[in-house]
Amino acid sequence: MTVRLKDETSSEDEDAPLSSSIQRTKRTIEDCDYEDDDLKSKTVNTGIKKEDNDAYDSDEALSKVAKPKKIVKRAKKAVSKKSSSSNAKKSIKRAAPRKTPKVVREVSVEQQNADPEDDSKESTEDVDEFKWWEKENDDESIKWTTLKHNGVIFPPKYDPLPSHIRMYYDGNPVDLPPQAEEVAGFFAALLESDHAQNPTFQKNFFSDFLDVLKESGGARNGIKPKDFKLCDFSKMFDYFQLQKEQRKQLSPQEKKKLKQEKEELEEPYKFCWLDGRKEQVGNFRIEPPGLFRGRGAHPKTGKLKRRVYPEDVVLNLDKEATIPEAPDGHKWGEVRHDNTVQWLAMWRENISNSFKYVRFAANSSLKGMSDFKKFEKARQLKDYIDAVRKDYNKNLKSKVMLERQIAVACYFIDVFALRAGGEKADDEADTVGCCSLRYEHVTLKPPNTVIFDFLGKDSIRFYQEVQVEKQVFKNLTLFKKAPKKPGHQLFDRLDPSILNKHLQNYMPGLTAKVFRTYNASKTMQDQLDLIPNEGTVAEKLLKYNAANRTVAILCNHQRTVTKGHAASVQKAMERIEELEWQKIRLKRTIMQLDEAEVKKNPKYFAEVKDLVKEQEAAIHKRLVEKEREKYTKKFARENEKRKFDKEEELPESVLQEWMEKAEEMEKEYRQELDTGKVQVKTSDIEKIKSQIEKLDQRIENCSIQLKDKEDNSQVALGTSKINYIDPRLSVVFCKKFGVPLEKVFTKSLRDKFKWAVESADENWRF
DNA sequence: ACGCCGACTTAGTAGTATGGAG
DNA sequence: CTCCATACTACTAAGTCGGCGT
Repeated sequence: MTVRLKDETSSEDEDAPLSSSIQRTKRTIEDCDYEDDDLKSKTVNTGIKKEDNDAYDSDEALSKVAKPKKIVKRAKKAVSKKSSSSNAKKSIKRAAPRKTPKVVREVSVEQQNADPEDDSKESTEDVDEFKWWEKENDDESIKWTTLKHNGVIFPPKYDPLPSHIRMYYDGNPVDLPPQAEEVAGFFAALLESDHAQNPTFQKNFFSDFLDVLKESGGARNGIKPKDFKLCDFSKMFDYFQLQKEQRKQLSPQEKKKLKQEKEELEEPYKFCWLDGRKEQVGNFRIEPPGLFRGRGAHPKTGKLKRRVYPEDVVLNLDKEATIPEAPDGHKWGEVRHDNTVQWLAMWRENISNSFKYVRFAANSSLKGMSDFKKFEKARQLKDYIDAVRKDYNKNLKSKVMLERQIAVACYFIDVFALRAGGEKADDEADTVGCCSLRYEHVTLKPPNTVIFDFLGKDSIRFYQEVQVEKQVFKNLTLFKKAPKKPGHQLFDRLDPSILNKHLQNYMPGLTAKVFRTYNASKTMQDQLDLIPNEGTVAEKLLKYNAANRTVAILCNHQRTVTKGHAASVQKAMERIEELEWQKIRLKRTIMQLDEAEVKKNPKYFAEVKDLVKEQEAAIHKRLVEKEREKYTKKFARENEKRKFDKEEELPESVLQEWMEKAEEMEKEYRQELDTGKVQVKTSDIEKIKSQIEKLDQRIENCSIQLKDKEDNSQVALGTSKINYIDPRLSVVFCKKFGVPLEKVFTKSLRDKFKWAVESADENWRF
């Protein structure tokens, strides 16, 4: 279980009861308000056209000369490329019928399986590897001409528990039919996680569990669970733990064998053939059933995510491709031949009724191409960003409400890297982005401080206290003016589609999310430019990570603090303290050996006085304690081993003997503390001095590491590295600074970014 | 004109592999 | 060599955005 330091659920106690209740019941309140409030017609969705009779328009600043859609036109570079490709797309769609009723299954899957088996390991290498980034690509809508694959892997059937493992209801074992037992097991497995404590999760799980129980004929011993609180899943939980334990206990050979078997089973599904080239498939495993783990306060969290059968799955491949055989007696839901999409299979999921896709892996050419395009588009923004900024600064004073809102929204997105923020439904977690910000998410503190406090994507809290332009502050005051109150939209005229349409006027394809990519990569470039080309690889790496961290903070990429974090920081601090102590001890030794040294360089010895007796005593105690612990553990471990080997165990006296060593150490320290004199081990002062130097170095290293650890504890660097920072920046950095690329990119990232590794030269800039 | 939905990117976390300190 | 913490991968939820149908 983990603890998030920045409490994003923003505990009830610090919120006024009013605002928190509004937060939770947002929709209802909104709906009611608008019912009888004359705000309704104006603020809700229909925004744009209602402009002229809006209460806000009568505000001093805004005349009624509203010209809704007249958005500044600029950079009409909207080339015709788009239209040609969209035509192509249409014709293709027509050519490729959406519904291809259950095509007759042809045989020989082996035909396709044949070659991957032998050459899979090295096939990604040299010879005629496809370097798409060196080719011209004209049509964006057609993703492939041929596509062959072997389908997907389904999770194993449910294996019922041994009959003595049961869930208990009100103290009695319940004899569940397998279908219901499986669902109970899903919950039991999570018993020690946060989910199991979450009332929504409990409620949703229990209601779905009862449904399944009913469908499957009820408990076979007649017990009818009615109250969640009387259910006891602990026996099931214990059993799962035991199984885990047993799996861990397997011998290395057995583990290896199991792994190999799995590998062999999965091999055919790992690759597919796109235009004749072998490419990796990403998620070829169909998601197993389980309890939906929605994030934040998701109303549906805990609901049963049902099992997916071949009948639910739609395959996508070319017309000539052999259709993979569906598992034992099953049939595919549908086989499609749609080359305008890049998915291999899909199914509909039962929680929010949306699609899940089986797609190419991150290192595939298609993914690589769109990644490349994404970064090129962001780079293109360089040429337009001045115009965009100039414009939104100007429009902060526009006479048209919509334009002002657009201006402020653009400012937020550009400066604070907010997401677009689309509307969400009642049955999703209440999270917001720029356009969906509400009254209560923005607090204004004159003269120009703004406090953002809201839950963004994944219910990650966005909290920032910032200074904004005077005019932005003025506008926000206006946007929050009565009769607006908590629950109401801050930008009542705006939604992402309006905003994005506005942005496209500056640059084709420009949308809100491009700003995040642009600003992230731009920030990275700027930060990297500041790093001097000096020092060790480790030092440069540290600076690279610091730059990466700046970007992650900009994008508000957080992670939960790991459970051991506080302890590990504590440990690291103690370690440093001990090193300091050792150093001081050495300095004392010198002082004892030769008083003249002190006179020569009193500064060098000054720190000796910094160590107060209590502190020293504490360190001594810790060290002795550690020593004892070490021996106790060693003793226990040794005996464990001997027992296993059927050898004679060590007698208690051995432990006593060891303990005496610790005892001695303690005595020595005590004496040292009393007399202030150190037992001299060597009289070579030069040698001691070099030892001190080494200690200094270690202390320095440890301190840097500690700082890094603390700075990183709540920040996730990965997300920005994977999605926002143009990989060519990292490649160039490594080339220029002589840092091995694998220090910066893991194997999978090097694969994913192969296009960048091979195409960026030393002078490349974002 | 607009809301819905299909398809794609972006996101944090759980669980496993790995490698460095003791 | 073992153990523990960290690094990395796999997983899947949660966004964005364009296009389609009404």
